[in-house]
Amino acid sequence: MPKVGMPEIRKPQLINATMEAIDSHGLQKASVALISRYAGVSPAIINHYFGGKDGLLEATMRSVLKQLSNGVSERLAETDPDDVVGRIKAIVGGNFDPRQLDRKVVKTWLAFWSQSMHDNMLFRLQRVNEQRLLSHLRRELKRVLEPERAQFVAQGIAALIDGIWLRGALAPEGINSEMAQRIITDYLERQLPPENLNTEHKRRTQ
Amino acid sequence: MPKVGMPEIRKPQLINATMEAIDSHGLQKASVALISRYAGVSPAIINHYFGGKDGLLEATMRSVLKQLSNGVSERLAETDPDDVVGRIKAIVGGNFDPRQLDRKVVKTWLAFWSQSMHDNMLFRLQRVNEQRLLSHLRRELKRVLEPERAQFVAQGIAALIDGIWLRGALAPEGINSEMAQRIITDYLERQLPPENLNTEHKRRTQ
Amino acid sequence: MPKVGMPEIRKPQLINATMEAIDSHGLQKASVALISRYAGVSPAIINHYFGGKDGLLEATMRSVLKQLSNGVSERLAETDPDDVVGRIKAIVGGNFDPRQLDRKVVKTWLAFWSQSMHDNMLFRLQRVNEQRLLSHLRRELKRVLEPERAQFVAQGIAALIDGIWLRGALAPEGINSEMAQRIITDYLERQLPPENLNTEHKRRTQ
Amino acid sequence: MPKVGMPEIRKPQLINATMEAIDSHGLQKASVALISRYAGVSPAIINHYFGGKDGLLEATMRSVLKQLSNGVSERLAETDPDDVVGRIKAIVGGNFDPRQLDRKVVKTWLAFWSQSMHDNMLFRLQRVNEQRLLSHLRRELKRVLEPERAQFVAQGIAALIDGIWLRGALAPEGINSEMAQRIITDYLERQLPPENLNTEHKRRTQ
DNA sequence: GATGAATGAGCCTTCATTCAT
DNA sequence: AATGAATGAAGGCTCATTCAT
Repeated sequence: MPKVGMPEIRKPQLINATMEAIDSHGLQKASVALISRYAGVSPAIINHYFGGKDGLLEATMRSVLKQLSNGVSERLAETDPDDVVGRIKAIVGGNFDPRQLDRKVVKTWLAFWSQSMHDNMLFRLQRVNEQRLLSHLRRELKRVLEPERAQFVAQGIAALIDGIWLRGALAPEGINSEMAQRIITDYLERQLPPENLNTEHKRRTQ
Repeated sequence: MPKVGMPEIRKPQLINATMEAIDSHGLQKASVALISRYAGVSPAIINHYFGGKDGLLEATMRSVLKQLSNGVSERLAETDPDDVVGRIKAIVGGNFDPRQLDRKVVKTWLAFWSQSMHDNMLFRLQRVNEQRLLSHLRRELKRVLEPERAQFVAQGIAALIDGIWLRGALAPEGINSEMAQRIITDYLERQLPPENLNTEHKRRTQ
Repeated sequence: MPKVGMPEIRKPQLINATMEAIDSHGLQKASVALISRYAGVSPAIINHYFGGKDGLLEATMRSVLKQLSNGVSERLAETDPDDVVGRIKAIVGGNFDPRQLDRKVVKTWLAFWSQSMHDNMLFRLQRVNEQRLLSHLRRELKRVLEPERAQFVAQGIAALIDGIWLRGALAPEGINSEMAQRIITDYLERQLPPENLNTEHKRRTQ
Repeated sequence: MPKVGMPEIRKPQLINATMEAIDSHGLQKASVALISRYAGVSPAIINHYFGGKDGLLEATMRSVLKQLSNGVSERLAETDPDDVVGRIKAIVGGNFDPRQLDRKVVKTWLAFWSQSMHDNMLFRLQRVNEQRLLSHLRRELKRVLEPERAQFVAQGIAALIDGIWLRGALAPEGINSEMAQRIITDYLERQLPPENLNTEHKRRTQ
């Protein structure tokens, strides 16, 4: 283990402060002054560690997206490679892992999505994640559906995931993780051939 | 006597300029200077007609949401009150009317959605429209499904609509209206009892 | 009598609106928009009748100062030319005529005094009135005091008048006219030779 | 470590620049741009040190009033507690200390007085000082006059002080400190019982 | 490593004024 | 005579960033 320097302390601290600032004031008002106040440090330090505000925002977005995709990867790793339904549920579950649904993250995610329409760097990050979700879904679905149909259903699931996130970002009560997964699981089960639904998941709506 | 009837000319002109500015530069950079440049008028005129930037943004959001809900209302008015499937398709179709899917509107819609998390006025407008969509869907679905199930399916459809809009806002190719409606129709048909699917809409979704 | 045109109606109307605006918002915030709102007319009309804001302010100041000096002139005209004490009291009384002490006028007077330090036109108007007060006082006092002493006492009385006005402009209860005159009369009586105090004014403090 | 001790340099520097700007252009035209130009710094720095223009104006007014009341306090401290006449002269003298009568301060004082009619913060500051002057005078006068009479004379002296300041603000030659004190001392001596006028101050007023 | 000082650019708004009607 | 439309200039303020310490 190398000695941990300040960067390893300051960077997560500032990224977290950024999400808190976005959560409570919105991306537009999340000035370096505000963020640094949340972090309890001087504004100048943001330039020191991230080269500027853009660098901090990019790092924050990477962090949010990474956290999300990690949730998926971890669950996929724990799932039988041949259990198609299980793997799709893992993907969905990863996106609705309660640990990642706190308001701070959801709001930051939407703020960046909106922002990424006009910022190339953010756009690329967003695109990669979005496409990865689609490709993960498609890969699994292709094992039980025709390619065209797999693409179709993957789009449906991706839209459901993002739509529920989107609506949850606005709703005062946030995202209802359990309901989200029930909606998507229900969708999935109605799309798959009956022979793929025989294993442990028989409680359609719990 | 002064020039008369200018408000009816200037207001839509400025609202349109706002959407263009948001489309090409994003809400954050849509300053009154930029917007007025798009409209070909002086910045001060925004105050004259809207009392300030906030007034213009609110009017723009109202315009976007109104346009969307009008698309639904118009189609509902043309649909047989007893044709449940037809009415739901009308609701969905209204949300994906090609006239309303040009990039400008979609980007503005998302920008405002994101913004509304921290602006009470925008939040209220957003909430009203969002709830109206849900309530329209639920009302129709209740005629063929149990109440609880109707609510469940309504949430699914609403999430699909918003999710597709959201993903379309980011996608360079925009929203594919036909595909959007196919996905949602397909979802709907798999949720409804078979006896409600007998009319003219047979297997539009292949 | 000539036919009375609009100018004779509009000008006093706007001057009065100016004083109301200054009274309730201060000279700094008394924009043409605010003043015209008080007058119930369009802002453009100020240019029409006064050639601009400066013209209106100048006319307003003239009006205030004229009103004050008229109060003095009227009372002097009604006073025995040989009653020195009576004439000085007339001068003082003119400055504290209750009709001229309403908040609106007092505030406007002070606002203009302050402003006149940096506006040549206002400065000249102010100076003329101020010197006229001094010269009126001096003329009367010279009849009973040595010239140097007369000048000295005139300065004292003028300072008392302006000082009481000044303090009254700030005091929520405004100027106490009766108290003001008592203070100045008292001052005067202690300055004059005893043989001039024999007439009707024996109630020193009432 | 950043540069240290700048506030102690910048704050008086900016307050002084404010008075210079008011002196030469008037309060209305004393914009932050103008003030900062006088101070030789950037306009933004006013926010840095005073939180905004209002903060700077308030600090400037505090400075002016403090300076005035300090002049009184210092002189009172040097005066025999039992020498009533001496103490009142100290109060008057403090208000006409030549160091505090330069045009800059006098104009600023009047500008703020006028402004305080419509600014609560300034109003409160003004009121405190004004009442303190009155209360200082009353306290001393009560030792040689009946309470009612003391209040009466205190008002007279306060009016003389403020009236002379007011007239001096407009006069090109400024305030004549010596004449001011002569006028007020003369007033005082004519108000006090003869037995209080026996000490060292005999006929200073000619 | 970290900070407060300092700034130039830009933003929203207000304002006095001009003009066509 | 009177108005609303329209504007250029200016004002106060925020902000991301640089810099000396």
